[in-house]
Amino acid sequence: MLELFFRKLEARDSLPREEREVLREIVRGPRQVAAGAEIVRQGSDPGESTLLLAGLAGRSVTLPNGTRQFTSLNIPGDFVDLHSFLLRRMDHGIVALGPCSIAKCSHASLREATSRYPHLTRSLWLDTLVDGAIHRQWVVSMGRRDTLGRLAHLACEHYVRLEAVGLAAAGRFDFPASQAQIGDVLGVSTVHVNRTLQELRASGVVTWERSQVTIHDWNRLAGMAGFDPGYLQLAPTPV
Amino acid sequence: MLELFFRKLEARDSLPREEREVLREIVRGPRQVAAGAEIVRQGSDPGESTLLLAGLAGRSVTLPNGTRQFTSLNIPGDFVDLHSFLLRRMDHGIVALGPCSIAKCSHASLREATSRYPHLTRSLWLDTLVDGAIHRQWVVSMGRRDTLGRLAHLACEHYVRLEAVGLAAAGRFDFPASQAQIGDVLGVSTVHVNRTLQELRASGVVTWERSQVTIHDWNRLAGMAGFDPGYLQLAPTPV
DNA sequence: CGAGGTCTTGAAGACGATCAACAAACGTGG
DNA sequence: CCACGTTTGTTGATCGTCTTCAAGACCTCG
Repeated sequence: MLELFFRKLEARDSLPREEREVLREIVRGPRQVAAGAEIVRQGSDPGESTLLLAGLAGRSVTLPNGTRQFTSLNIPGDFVDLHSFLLRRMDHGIVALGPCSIAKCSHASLREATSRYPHLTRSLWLDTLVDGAIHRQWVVSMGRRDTLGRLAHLACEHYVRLEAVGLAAAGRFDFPASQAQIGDVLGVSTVHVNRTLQELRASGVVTWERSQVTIHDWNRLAGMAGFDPGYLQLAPTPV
Repeated sequence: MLELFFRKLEARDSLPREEREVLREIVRGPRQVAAGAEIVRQGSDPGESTLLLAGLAGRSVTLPNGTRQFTSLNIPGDFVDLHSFLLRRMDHGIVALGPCSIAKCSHASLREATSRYPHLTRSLWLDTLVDGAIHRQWVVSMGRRDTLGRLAHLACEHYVRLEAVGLAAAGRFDFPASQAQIGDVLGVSTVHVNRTLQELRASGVVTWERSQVTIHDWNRLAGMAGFDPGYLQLAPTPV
């Protein structure tokens, strides 16, 4: 159940058998969640953290005026709200973009584990820091890239993350999000997503049909995006 | 030297004398930095983390095309690159917006401290999580608020953070950033910052002259921004 | 007193929003 | 398996926000 999560952590630093066992013991699941469901409610104080096992989810903020903005996407192997362990109140919701499979882990058990295993604590901390690095890249995208650049950057980031847990290869990956949802990711209207998607397809750099994305020319795509994968921290960085 | 940092942490959870002493022992400084200087270089692997004691600094990303985007601002009492302790390579630079005073703390000493003091570790972890929460709010701003809303949100956020460490009161605070720098914060051109600032002034909600900002009508400003301070986690949340 | 940065203003144009309508795909029940 | 309603994708036209370029005014500090 935790294989993808372990795989991601191990891309950065070895994960001793003992720490792995601790994690296995405190995680409960799996459980299925329907498409569109709110996995964790905005404003709640969940008392447990959720691990995404399968599917695509997003951190969603709904503004007073009704518009929505995703502040990041979660892929299988992500601890979607590990931060709620210390932050308590969710300043955003976690929404399942398609059908998802999840597992849970109580904050009490995390507290116990982090009190006894300093290295595990740092590994989990690092994982939340990478979330922060991803957020920073999104701020850069929203502030200084046009919609085509944002879309290209999103594709690059998503591909690299999926590949790291073995869910993408040969430039192909699944991206089960509607154009309306992509609009809430990029901070633009649905209509504009549609037009930008057409522009991206017309460039010949990618094929993007339904939820199937195929990258034909990685270098050009990364160039359009100004993408540099370093921030994803998928190379060894012992903590 | 660490008073402001302690004050911020204590707004969330008590900080035992022992943990406080540990921090005092491992922090070296202060040191002065000139306006405009890069406190931590983008792409570097610093080997130590920096605490901002006085002044205003920002996390800055420079894109291949030469444009710049700040992904957040740091105020006195902030550990500006605590994340570099685990992240190692800086995916962004830290730039002094005005003259600053800083102190440093080696990663080796942080590793030692986090191995021995689990509660301190969680306090530091929480502090980096709040950084993440701030980043999420910035993504929301960039994606779904117009420039006037972003500016209002920035003012609200900045005021609440400064007030928490005793550097702002009665709606007044110092914001020593040029309009060009504000543009790099909000992701808009300098010209547009100028016009939006005039619009904000004309609304009568704030006075904003040079670096002196005075908020006359908090409720209207917060309304324009859609500001909800919960994400700053300045209420007690024991870790 | 002069020089460089910062602020301000105007005009033209690009990018993206909004509104409206229709087409295509999907899921559900008959 | 088809009929139907719903969601998703596509297109056109118009409008508003923000960018860019250019120039002039204002500071501030040597």
